[in-house]
Amino acid sequence: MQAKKSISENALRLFLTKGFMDTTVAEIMEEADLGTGTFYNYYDSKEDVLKYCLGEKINEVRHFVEEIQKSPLEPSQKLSEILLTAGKNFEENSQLINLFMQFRRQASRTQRESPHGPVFKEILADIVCEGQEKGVFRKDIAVGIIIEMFMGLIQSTMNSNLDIPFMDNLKQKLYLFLEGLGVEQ
Amino acid sequence: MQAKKSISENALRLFLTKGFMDTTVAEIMEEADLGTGTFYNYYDSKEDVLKYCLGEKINEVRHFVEEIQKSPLEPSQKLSEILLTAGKNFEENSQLINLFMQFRRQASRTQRESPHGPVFKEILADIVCEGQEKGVFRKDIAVGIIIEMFMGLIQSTMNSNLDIPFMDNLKQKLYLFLEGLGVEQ
Amino acid sequence: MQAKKSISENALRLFLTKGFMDTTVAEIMEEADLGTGTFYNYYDSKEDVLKYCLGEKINEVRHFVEEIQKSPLEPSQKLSEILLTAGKNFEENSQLINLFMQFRRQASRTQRESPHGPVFKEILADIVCEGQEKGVFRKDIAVGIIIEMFMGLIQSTMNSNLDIPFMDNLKQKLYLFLEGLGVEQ
Amino acid sequence: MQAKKSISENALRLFLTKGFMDTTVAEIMEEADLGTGTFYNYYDSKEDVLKYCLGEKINEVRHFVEEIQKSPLEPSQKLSEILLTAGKNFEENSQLINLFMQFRRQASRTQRESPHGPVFKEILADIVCEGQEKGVFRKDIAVGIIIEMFMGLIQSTMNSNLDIPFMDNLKQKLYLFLEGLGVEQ
DNA sequence: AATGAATGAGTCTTCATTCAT
DNA sequence: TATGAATGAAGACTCATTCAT
Repeated sequence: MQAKKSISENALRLFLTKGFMDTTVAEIMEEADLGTGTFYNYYDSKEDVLKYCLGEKINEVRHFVEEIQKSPLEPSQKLSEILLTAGKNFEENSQLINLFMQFRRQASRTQRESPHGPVFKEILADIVCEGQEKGVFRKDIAVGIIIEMFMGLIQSTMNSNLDIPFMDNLKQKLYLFLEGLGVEQ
Repeated sequence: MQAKKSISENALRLFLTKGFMDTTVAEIMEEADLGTGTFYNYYDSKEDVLKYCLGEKINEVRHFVEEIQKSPLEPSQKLSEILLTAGKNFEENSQLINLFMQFRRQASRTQRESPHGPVFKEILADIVCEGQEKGVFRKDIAVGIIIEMFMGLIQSTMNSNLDIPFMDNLKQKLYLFLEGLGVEQ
Repeated sequence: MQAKKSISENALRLFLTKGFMDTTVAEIMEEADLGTGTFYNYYDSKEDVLKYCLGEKINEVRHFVEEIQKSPLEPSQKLSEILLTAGKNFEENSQLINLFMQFRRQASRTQRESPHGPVFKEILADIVCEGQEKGVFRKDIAVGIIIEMFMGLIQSTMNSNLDIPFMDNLKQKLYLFLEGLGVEQ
Repeated sequence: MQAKKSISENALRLFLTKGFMDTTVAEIMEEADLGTGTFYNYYDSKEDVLKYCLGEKINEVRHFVEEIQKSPLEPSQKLSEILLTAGKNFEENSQLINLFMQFRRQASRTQRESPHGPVFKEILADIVCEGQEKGVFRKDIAVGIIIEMFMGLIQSTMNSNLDIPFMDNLKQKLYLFLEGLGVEQ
């Protein structure tokens, strides 16, 4: 449906710009050029549309990551590719992860399941395992740890105050990370 | 003043437990065993007390980091010491950084100064520079990048879903980080 | 029309179950397996369908009462028959009178005519008059009073909290009522 | 508190005039010459104030009934006194019982306790039992039934459409009722 | 005739902040 | 200085009703 899409897009844009709490349903619908009540024909609540938006974004990313995983690249190249592409996307809407974390924290007080996280991490785990089996990644660090650190790279870059361009910043961190991850020759 | 302290402490505790938006001034003063109106004798607004709390915490940490810096430890040992001690503190109130990030995002839309960050980072920068000058840290990565990555370690550990104990998780990441940071022999 | 009937039936059922205010037009049409908008092809408003439903029910009852009136029973037997049969019906959908009263109160603020009441009461009045003329009912009580009291029997039984079965409860009240109504020998 | 009283009084008046659902909190506070938000300093919700009002009224009535019970009157005189006095009060705010019934019905869908009813009925039960023991009331009808019928008298009178004055109406019903209730000599 | 998406007025409720005492 | 009652602006959500298809 056209309306549902328009609502979620405008909602996400406002959430990223002004934060979830500071965005009102009326505002979203104003932007979407629709009556306020129409919102509730498509979503159950303000939180519902947030969940939906994040789910959509997650799916996009997951799809991309799955493509990379299937490719014949080396594990470290896969990680680079994922990080840098993810970075390129996140540069565009760099508040997305913040929004996501904010939501996760919120949700963690009520529900006990983060609906998308696991699947996404499993793919990364595959890549890391592959690297360890091939003997190019060190085996003395738990896979989960490596993935968390990997994902932390984007986040810390997003929150950066430095004057270094986003992608340069990210590349340097990736380099440092892969250096540490690599098996000593 | 005794009251001011009690207010900020109770406020911080509630902010960490329930989030900033979900904590009401009345609730804070209830916990502090004071009348609601008394709040405004000590702070200008709800946001004001948040700023104050975070400033206090930052000062604690900064003081500790300065002590480390003055010590005769090796740079990498200094970083380890800082990270693990910081980690120990953050383990206790692990939402603090989240709260801080949340505030920074909020603030970044209104004010353009992050009042405490720089000072803290300068000390870390000193340590990293010291390491680079002594030839134990690699010089091909910008100091700012290294610091950001370093600080990202705590954050990613805080958000961890793994069953690994917090401090073990943090130690492994630190190890990986220092491996990458170290100069190849 | 099939649709009109289905709408009114489902509406009445929901009104009785959930109350008038707590039943939505959408809900009614959902139950009737019809589109929401279709409602307004058959009724002018939510209140309109209520008026219609109650009218239908009243007609059913009136028809039955007229049959009784024509029968060769004694006046007190007629009243018994009416009350117990009405009771049997009302046991099935015991909220109907409540709904009716609710509506009457509502309506009494806007319109000044209660469309069905009079006709129904006239028949009862005939029966009571017949009894008075035959010398079996006391004449020192106004006919209207007797009828109101008679009709109150069902209502008080409907709202009963006692563990006595509905029909037993009703019979005892009827007995007491007829005792009082009867002429002393 | 002056404010709490004023709110409940204005609320009750509006509930009786316009019905519970059709009265808004803003309207109540408008009448009470207070800010809308002030309502929630004294009551938890709109339903809360209704419950409170009804409780107050019930207490008034109960107190009066207890006084009658302690008096040296004959049982049938007690019943007369109660009914006629109650009637006089109810004539003033004759929608009160309707409001009460409405509330009871609403409540009965959520909670299973009617907080005031039982106590009130117990006193009536005492009077009826006293009458039965003294041999002036018939014993072949259950006490609960008698009470329900007794209480139905007011209700049916309240809903009366007749041109007979309220108190006259009530008196005649009471007379008829006591006739039926009396033991045949 | 049937539809169901769109609407927006209307409600309850929350809460930061003020101010008279 | 301490208080807490009063406030009113603001926001999420509901739903009877309309109307273009």
